[in-house]
Amino acid sequence: MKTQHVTIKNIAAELGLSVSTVSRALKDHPDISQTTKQRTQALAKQLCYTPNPIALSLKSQRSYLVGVIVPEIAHYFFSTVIGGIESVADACGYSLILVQSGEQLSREEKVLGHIVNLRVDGVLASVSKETNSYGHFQRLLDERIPLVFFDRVADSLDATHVTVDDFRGAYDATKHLIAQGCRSVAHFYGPRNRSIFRSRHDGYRQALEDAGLPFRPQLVVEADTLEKGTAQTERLVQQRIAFDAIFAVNDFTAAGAMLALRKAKLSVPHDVAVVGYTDAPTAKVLTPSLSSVHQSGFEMGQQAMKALLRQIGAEDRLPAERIVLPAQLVVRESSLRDLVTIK
Amino acid sequence: MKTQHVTIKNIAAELGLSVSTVSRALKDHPDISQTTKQRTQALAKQLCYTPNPIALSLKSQRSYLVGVIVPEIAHYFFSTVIGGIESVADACGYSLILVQSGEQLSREEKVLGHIVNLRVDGVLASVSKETNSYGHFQRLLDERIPLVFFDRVADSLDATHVTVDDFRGAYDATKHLIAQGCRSVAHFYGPRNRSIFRSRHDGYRQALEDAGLPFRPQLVVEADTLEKGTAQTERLVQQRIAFDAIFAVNDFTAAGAMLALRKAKLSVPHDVAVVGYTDAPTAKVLTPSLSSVHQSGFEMGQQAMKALLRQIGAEDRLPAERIVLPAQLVVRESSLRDLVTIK
DNA sequence: CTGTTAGCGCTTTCAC
DNA sequence: GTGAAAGCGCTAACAG
Repeated sequence: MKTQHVTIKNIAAELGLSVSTVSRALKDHPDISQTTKQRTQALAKQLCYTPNPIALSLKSQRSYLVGVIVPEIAHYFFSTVIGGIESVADACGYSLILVQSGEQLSREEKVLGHIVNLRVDGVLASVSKETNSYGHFQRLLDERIPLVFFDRVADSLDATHVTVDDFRGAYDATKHLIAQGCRSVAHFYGPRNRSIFRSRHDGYRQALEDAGLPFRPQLVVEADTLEKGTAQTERLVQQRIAFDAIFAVNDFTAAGAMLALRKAKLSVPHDVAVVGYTDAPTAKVLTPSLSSVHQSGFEMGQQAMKALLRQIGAEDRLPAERIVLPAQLVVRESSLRDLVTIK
Repeated sequence: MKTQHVTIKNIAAELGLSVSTVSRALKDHPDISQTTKQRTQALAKQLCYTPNPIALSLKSQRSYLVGVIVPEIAHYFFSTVIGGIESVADACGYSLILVQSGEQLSREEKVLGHIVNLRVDGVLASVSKETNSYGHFQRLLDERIPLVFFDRVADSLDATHVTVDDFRGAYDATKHLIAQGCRSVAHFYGPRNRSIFRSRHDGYRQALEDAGLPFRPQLVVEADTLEKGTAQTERLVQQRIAFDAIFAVNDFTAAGAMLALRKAKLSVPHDVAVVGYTDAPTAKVLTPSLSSVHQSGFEMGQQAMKALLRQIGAEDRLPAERIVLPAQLVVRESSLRDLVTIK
């Protein structure tokens, strides 16, 4: 089915004017007489005329489209970031083309190529867990296509990054667990090729060090999903590796760990205190409710889109920015041993 | 910053050919000589030429863009639907323009106008809770812009709808609760102006009737968020309205109810059995784990996009379709009183 | 004050 | 087998 939209030409014909006169009348050009303007604008409104953005794009060499690439939309954090991006895009006349990499490098390369071919004015990207080569992103830099990374950034690239202060978030979480009396804090981490996960690991380690606690490699395990959180916790328990706290890279990993702890008849927070990361809505409804490091996805999205607009608007290539947002530990039942203070 | 893409003109100049010859050579037109084709295609590949979709759109009067409007991206169910939409869109050369209504009619009208102005080839929509007038959607129908609703449909419009069998899902959930021995099943429902919520209500009521149980209006309460789930449960308890089960319109409402039940020292499922709707990942990690009616968002997205493509491809307006996907009750601990069977 | 013309990138008759 | 020209919708330099 093809839809017939009203064009400037229709209006010109109707009014016995030339298209250029109509074009100018519609944008209040000073040359045009009041009467012509009024007649034109009235008819345009009556016919519900809206300029064809495709024609505009061809002319202006700008699509007013930005490509957004995320690992998975169905992650609470990413969807809040998209909300933030949309809020400023919308306010500035931009629309979002959304694609997912599905955490796969091959798909990431493919969809990135796709949105570039679409002639988006810029790209906002959060990298897949798997990604370890950056040629596909470097190409955008080479072609001077504005590019901003958020959350999962491409560490090695000279591009603008927006992240939360992962080191600090992890540091605070670990310090809090130690303050609750925990002496053997385990860390469940994500792929090391993502700097956000490395930063969280570093923050964890620094907090141990500052507290004079030993770093025990066997307490640092790879687990970044619900299932892995469960499996690794079961393994630690079975292997009788002593631990009295878990700091997990995300909330679902923490939730998975809590499932295993319950099965093993270990009480949270008394036997094992748990802190997650992200502060998804799920954190509030777990039993016990889950302490977590809150990240404002919405603000991250806004900052990323604003940074992108700066680049789009600039004449020349701007120096890369590093925007770091604060992380905020939210303490709930899962890590609070002094239960008296819980409402 | 403006990016310079390679055009057909660049290639023509380089090769000393006309643009029309290059155009034909690139698409293997039979008129063109083998040598010309090879030279052209080789250079195109070398220069990483890709046709400008904006020029193509202007010419073909097709944008290969579809607008997707959802109430909130940050809802697990909607994000899985988007995944399904993307999978078929991608396979068919379409890209998604994503917008959110934020559950507000005014914003829905605005963003819908926006994507229509963008000249999308079609629109996929899930309506806000607030929406009670449909003029903005009717306009698309009038202008013969392909339109498919999913999940939250516009009941009164003669448009294609994709839904899950909400009546059946609710019926099965309620029947299951009754089979577990519950005699006073409460229902927490969403806005009645959405047919999906009405269908769930009707399924609930039918199951009561079929079991010979009375319908008690005071057990049917409006609650469709975590907070309302908590508040309404507290109210029922305080007002000493007896109930031994809750069937909630979504998982977070169920989770909110469970929070209140725990505070009131009521055990789930023994004092009150609970079933949710959607089967979000959160259902699995609650304590007790939450029984829920599973809906396949991914498949819904695929079906909706396929239906839209049928409309886009059709010469004339197609009759409205009503596509209904099955709902599947997933029983977990929150509603299973015979705990022996739980692993 | 308004019209003519050219051009954004591409396809597609129509000529030669 | 290849090129010239027109046109998709719109803007803007250039004429009157």
